[in-house]
Amino acid sequence: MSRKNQTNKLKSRVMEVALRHFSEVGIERTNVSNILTDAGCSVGSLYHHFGNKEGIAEALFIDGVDQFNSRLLAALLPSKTASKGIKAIVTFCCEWVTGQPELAGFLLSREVTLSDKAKLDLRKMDRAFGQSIYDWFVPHVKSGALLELPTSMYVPLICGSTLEYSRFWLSGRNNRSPSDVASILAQAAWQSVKSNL
Amino acid sequence: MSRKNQTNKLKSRVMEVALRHFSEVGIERTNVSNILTDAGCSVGSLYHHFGNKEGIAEALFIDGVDQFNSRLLAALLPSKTASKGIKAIVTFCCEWVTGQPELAGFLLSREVTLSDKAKLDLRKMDRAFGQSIYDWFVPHVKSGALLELPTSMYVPLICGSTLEYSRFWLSGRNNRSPSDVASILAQAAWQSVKSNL
DNA sequence: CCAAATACTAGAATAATGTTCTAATAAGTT
DNA sequence: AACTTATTAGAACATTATTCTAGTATTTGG
Repeated sequence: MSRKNQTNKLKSRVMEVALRHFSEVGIERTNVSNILTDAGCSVGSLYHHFGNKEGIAEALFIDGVDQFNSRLLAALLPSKTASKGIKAIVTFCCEWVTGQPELAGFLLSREVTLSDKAKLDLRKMDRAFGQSIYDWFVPHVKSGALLELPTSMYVPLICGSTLEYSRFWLSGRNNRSPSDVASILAQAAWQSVKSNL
Repeated sequence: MSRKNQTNKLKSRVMEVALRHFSEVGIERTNVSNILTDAGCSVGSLYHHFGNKEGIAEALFIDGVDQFNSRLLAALLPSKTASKGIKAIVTFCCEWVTGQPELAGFLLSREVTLSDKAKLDLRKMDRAFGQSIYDWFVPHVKSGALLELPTSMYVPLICGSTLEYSRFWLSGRNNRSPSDVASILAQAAWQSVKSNL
């Protein structure tokens, strides 16, 4: 096997193991040595590839956001009406959280403190993503189907309830998954941003 | 001054200093020694009073939740109509977050990992609080003014958008405070839980 | 194909820092 | 006043993330 493949396998093994630990006990309380033994990785390799413990979390975070963003777009963009689009967003979020609770919990926990470099990378990703989203929204706002609001409010209004419910479910205090209540959340989101003309 | 007063002053000085540090760099990255020097406290005293670093965070968290709960009730209970009540909740949240961003950010960050004892204390508080809230809601659901939903969904639907917007504002990526957009958030929350009969 | 540079692995040594421990002091109590 | 308890103090300790030095494999450029 080539060096590059070996390396990639090691890195993804480390990330996989780390995610499991992070989502169980949080970043602070997982020790590097456990990751090392579970992933069969040496101290030197880990610090060579990730810099430090936060570096692993950072990589996981960026990967997760990237995956989430692209899948969300795939769910949203085909929607032709405002109502269908909003509901597609909410439904997608519910299924994504329900389908990969570990990763979702990790992203929603906001435990990660990003380095400046990672912040830049993320900002770049977010800009591209935001632009695609924006392009989908504009016509529906112009047509009067959606309320005209400060740009920064669409995400909280559409996704806030779903994310809050997801956090609640992920914390284990409830056994009805986001998928189970997706239609309620989707309907509520739609009610809150649809125009009432 | 009495011993008891001295002690209370020390404890609240520690908590005040700790909150400042926690909200600046997070719990993990604030070192105990900084808290000690800034609060003028010895190692022994700190560990005597709080057990460990998480103990400080725990105390802050419980105090914060307690304060939030009681003030929210004071804002909600006088409201006579469903619409006014829902909007009172949202408006209160906005003002509370805007008025004490440090504490709000700390509570919303969910960084704190609670001990079993603290979990019990919180659960007890939450039950009493939840009961009061429940008593306010029931008549409005029965009268048909509010949607009938799974109990665990009211909080996410009513507060989710506001909390999500608050996190966004607290992260510094926006200068319009929750108070500034409270009326939009309140209206949206109302739309999402009002009955459409 | 050889040489030089680069990427990667390894684990012992180090440094940073949260926490424990023992002793001393002050306050409250009988 | 004697005794008990709560609190303070900071040196010693233990844990654990990270650095460092050295060695090995792979790629690249002449």
